[in-house]
Amino acid sequence: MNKTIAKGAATALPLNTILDGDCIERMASMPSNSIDMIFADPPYNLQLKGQLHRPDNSMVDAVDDEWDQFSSFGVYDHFTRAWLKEARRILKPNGALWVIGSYHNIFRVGSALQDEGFWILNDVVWRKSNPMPNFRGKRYTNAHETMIWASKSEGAKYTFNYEALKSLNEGIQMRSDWVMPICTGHERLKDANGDKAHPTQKPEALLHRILVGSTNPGDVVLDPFFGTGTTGAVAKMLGREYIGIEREESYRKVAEARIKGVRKFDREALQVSASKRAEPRVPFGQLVERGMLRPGEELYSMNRRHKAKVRADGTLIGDNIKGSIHQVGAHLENAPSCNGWTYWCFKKDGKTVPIDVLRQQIRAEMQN
Amino acid sequence: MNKTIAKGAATALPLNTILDGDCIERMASMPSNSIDMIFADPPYNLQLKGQLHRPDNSMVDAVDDEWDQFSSFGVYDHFTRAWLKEARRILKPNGALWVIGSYHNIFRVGSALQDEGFWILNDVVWRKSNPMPNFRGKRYTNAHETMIWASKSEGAKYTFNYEALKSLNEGIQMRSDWVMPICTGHERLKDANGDKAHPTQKPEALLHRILVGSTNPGDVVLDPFFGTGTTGAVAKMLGREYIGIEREESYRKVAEARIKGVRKFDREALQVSASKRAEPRVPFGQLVERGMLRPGEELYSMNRRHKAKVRADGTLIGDNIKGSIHQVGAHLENAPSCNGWTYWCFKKDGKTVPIDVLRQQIRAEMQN
DNA sequence: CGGAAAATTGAATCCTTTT
DNA sequence: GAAAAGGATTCAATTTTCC
Repeated sequence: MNKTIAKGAATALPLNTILDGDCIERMASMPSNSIDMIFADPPYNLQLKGQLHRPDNSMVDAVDDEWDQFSSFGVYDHFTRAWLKEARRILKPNGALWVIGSYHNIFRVGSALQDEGFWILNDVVWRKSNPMPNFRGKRYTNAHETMIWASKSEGAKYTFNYEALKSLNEGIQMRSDWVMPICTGHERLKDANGDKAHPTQKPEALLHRILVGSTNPGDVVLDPFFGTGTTGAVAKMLGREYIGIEREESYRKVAEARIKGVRKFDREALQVSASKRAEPRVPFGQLVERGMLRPGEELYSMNRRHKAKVRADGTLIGDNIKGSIHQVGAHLENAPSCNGWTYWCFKKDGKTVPIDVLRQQIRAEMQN
Repeated sequence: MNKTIAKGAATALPLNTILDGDCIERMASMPSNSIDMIFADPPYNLQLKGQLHRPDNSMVDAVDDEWDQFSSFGVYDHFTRAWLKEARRILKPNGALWVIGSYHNIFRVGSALQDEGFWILNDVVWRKSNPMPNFRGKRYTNAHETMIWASKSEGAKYTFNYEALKSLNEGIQMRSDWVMPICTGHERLKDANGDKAHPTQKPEALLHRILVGSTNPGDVVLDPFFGTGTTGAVAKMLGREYIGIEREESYRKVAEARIKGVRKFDREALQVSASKRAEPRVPFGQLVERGMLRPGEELYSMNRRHKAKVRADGTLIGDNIKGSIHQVGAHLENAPSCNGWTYWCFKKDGKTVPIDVLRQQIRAEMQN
């Protein structure tokens, strides 16, 4: 019954559309536990005083739009808590939130989301390879922005495509600092006058990494501060469903046209390196049942220091110890745990071969 | 009159000593408006639960000290506001605060200091060149910590040695992200048993840059969480006065001995030799994230005999083979290894161009 | 003694399924 | 829901051991 309701609610979501209006109100009308991931790029509360000039006296086109003005931290905090509360409600239990901000607002946002019950998984730094210099030489070049990645609550599961991210980084575990250029050139959207269509357009590369790492194809991604639709554009490319909320009509129009021109990558390209954890479980006993290993046959530890005999029920027996391949390995190594599949080897034609090779054989057969 | 009082108060400060006890109480007994700079490395409130083992089954020596235990965010916030309030009071009107933290606590600290009236000047990211990996592959490598630099109030003056920092950075304006290794080797202080004397000793290079940038010789630097005295040691080298507060006797003793052995640099020694940086490694995945190559796009081998398709995670898929650009190249050529960068080409305007051209483009951007 | 290989270690909110 | 069992997982740098 629950399932039916949830499903009905989920199919009622306005997938792949850009909603008009205030994001708090719009989210309030969405069903609970229905969104896989939320990417939010809220107003930064920049509080820029006066105008900023470059050394050559040209003027810097700063973010001074009406939507970025908050009269005090209190007002900003109130707004922040309100949208975070709705965001958390509509997120699936195993969903996740990404927020981006600068030092002007990120500490408010981070505190607020912790207070609302989100559980921070990482903070990630976007290190800009081409930031705007500090023209007056009064501070450090503001060369980064901060993102927070959080699950709905402590202990919740979350999507993390570890292997895919590792592949993106040439085989090395992805770190919490990402080097990427700011959005310029052809990617930067212009309005009819040739001015930039949005003051803080985010690079698609940033969203690419976030979506590949934290969602799967078919997942629903919501962006409550849609702007000119970078989230939607990248979601479409990557075969994810998007929902945008944006109150400025001009931004919505630009986003609409932009996403229309985006093509989804073909299915094969969307396949991503899978984790071993996703592979089907093979009981060691199957190797014995199939005759790949025979009862009484001896296995040798990787380090050649120990051996044990295979028994008909798929357990091992060694010196003073009986049990699974993992238990016996852990006991012999005096370790808290042991992966028996990679620990034990058998002899074949005089060579020593890890038993994991046999597991892979079985898995390959299962594919067919 | 004011000036005389302030001066009198300043000379009464316990310069170049390490004070015993709780930092809030100790600061409470110091005169207002008397300190030039405060560097604070407060407890991070890590909230670690169980134990963590490396893949080789060795155990990670966690920070589980009593001083890092707080029963809730509320308790931590209360503590944070209390020390920040005293810190701000004793700071000179043109003084500044530096705080370091991780995602566990930095958002609490940042919000609190804004609420207390501090004015954030920058957040600065310490990017660790050799962080501890994420052993279970469940999150991003925690490869950075965050520092906040703040003046006593909005509009206050503050010390910023722009040119000195620019020199430290090979003539380029210093950015808000600093790459430095963690504190290991000879610099890492050991106790009588040969174990680390403090679980979270900070590298001297970090304090060096902070003190060169934010203080002048003769300035008074206070560290309310002194630990084993990195702040004091570097302050002494650089000809600044320090005051440390530390409640653990064992840390105080180590710090005392350490600082005793430090010699003040003579002027020439303060010149820092610049090191040339190696060519940065560019993961192939970045070309995909940045849209320079699109998932599904075909690459062609130099010899035109093979082709393969790009996937969204930066791997290639060819006939019966998936993997990195190097792995697929090596497999197709039946070679032990292959430099994918020079092996693969893509089509542009009908011409075949090596993908290495794209890598060079990225490197050029990074130089800026 | 020199060089190579092995061991050690770092502010970490670090698992999932079956019984 | 608790307890037991299966089994997946690491990068850079320094220090120690081995040959």
